[in-house]
Amino acid sequence: MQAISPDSAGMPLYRAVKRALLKSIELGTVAPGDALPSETELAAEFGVSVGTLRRAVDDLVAEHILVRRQGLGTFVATHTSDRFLFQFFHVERSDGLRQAPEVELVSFERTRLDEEAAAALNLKPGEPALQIENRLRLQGRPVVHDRLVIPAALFRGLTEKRWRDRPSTIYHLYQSEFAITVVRAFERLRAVGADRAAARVLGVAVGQPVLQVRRVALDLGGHAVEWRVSTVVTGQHDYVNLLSRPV
Amino acid sequence: MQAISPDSAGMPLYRAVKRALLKSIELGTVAPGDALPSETELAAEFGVSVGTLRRAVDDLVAEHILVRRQGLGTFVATHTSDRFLFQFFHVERSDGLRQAPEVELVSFERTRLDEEAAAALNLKPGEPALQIENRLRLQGRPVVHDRLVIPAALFRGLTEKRWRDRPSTIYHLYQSEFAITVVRAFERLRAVGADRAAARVLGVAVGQPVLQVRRVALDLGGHAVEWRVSTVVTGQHDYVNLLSRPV
DNA sequence: TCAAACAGGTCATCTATATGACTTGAATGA
DNA sequence: TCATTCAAGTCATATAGATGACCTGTTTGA
Repeated sequence: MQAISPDSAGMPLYRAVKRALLKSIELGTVAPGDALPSETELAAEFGVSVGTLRRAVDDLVAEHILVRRQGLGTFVATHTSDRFLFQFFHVERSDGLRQAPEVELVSFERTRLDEEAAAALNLKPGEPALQIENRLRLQGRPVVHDRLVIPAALFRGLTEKRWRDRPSTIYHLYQSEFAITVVRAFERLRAVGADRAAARVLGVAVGQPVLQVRRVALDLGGHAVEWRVSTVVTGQHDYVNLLSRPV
Repeated sequence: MQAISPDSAGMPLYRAVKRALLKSIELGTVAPGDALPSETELAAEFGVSVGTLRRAVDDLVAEHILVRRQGLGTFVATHTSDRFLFQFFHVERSDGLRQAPEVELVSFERTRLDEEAAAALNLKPGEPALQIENRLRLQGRPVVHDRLVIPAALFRGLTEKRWRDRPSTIYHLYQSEFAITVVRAFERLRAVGADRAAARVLGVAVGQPVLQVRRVALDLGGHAVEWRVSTVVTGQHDYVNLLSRPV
């Protein structure tokens, strides 16, 4: 476990502990799925009281980075559960039916970052990247077209086969195979007319109003690791959003 | 202050305390802007320790229902600050510039609930309601058209003049004049072609892709108090959304 | 063999207390 | 008069410890 960093002067102790925990997860000292040492042990390790440790852990649990299981322990969260899926997937049928999408790979190719993707990822245009297109079906109907751009440097050894053969979600693949845990994302939504590519993949007319979602996904350290442009057909489906803090 | 309700068996103490606090706010025992009694006093009043009281208050602060000011006290939140505005207003310029909109009233009329609004508000179609249309400008440019529907029963005595003369935001008016505090909202977004009304108000062509946001706003008790359909021109602006728990 | 009881470890909640930081308003002194 | 100091009240953070709920693996006993 990472020791409390010395440059935490003036910072509340629990924040320093939180940062140390985060660092340990980032560095892989504790891997996703692993249990942390017990609260008592951890508190002793950091030299703080259990209450202070809990305060730090509480924060990380609220951020979905740790998961508590009473009687069992505290674990580093994995991107397997539905809970995580729906943290990053906001499309559901207009009547409120929420289901996991069926994902089909449309294309997988090595490319270089264009201006837009580079800006989003804080990299230089022209850097090697992977561009992946997916079609997502809901209730059998094609609803979403995703175009993902990820820097090749972060995903060394990723092949189309490994991509196809992932057992779970995309973000779970990032996490389990490349030690990249997506914990946050920033989205900008706009209505546009369907372009030719999206229209073809989604089976709608060119120019038909569709929802365009541009997302930057961030890892534990706050680094941008994925740029994604989603096109959503909102005839029978909506993008849903809850405005509030969780209760 | 509301006493802890007796039907809180099995519930953690801090949740019961939280409910009691919420009830007090709902009933107006403490009004928005008011300071709560000090933590020590409150704890004594509820017969719990300060730690437990703090746990309850922490939750309500996270939900933006209470606001702490160190050295001053804990206050019932009001809908005045920018913080609240941007909890419920997600449109900003594409380059990231975030500003408060200038609001112009387009129409204010008494009407009756149609099917859709009635369903959203959990009321019967035909109930008396107010329908209000606003145009919102950002950087001088008309960007959003809002159509609000609110049940007349909840807003007795609301006139066009009182509406126009509000000093602050709409939700602040609800709160200060009608004791209705909006704390949550649920939105469904889709891309549509601009209809005639929106096109006229926003100065775009009929059929141009625009973002439609349908919102149900909920008060402290979780009752739907407003139905709103917003039309957003996303040429130079985006609807922004952060996917994560707060840090 | 197998189900039930048990023990030990974990998190969940709660209490009690202490110290520090921040804000306000009153007292002080030039 | 006016700026400064100071004290009191508030939340913010931290500690130490207690009890209960929950999960798991082991032991027990029929």
